[in-house]
Amino acid sequence: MAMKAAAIKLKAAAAPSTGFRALLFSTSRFPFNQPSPAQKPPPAEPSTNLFVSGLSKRTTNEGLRGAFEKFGNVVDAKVVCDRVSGFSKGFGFVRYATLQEAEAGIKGMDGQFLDGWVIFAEYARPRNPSPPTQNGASNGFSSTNFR
DNA sequence: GATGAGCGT
Repeated sequence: MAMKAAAIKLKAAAAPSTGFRALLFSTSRFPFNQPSPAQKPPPAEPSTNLFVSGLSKRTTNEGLRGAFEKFGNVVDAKVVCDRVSGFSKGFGFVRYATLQEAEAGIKGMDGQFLDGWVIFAEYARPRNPSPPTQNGASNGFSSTNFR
């Protein structure tokens, strides 16, 4: 009947008078500080191996090495590329001869430009050793032990 | 591949 319509009208008429609503929101604090202890810690322990991200997809191993060689003796420099497409994944690794050089490399190259991109250099995490045929056999057997 | 966070065939 007409009562329904009246109720709706009443509800619509109960518009918030300016002031109260803003007060409620102003007192509410956003969860800016997460109580979770699993915050990602600053990445890296010192190592001669460096992880370089933010690379341009045109940057190659030589470009990477050339940029980091100015701060130390680069033993190895590699841009990680997709195995099938061959395109760069946009990050790579640089290995220095000493930790001092690695430190100098980070301080010298982190936040710098390379091929038009800002790159980030940090210590690389230890990697899973899974290169096959490291000692001839990775399954415990070897041809010298097998008859 | 269109400027995109990440830890390596």
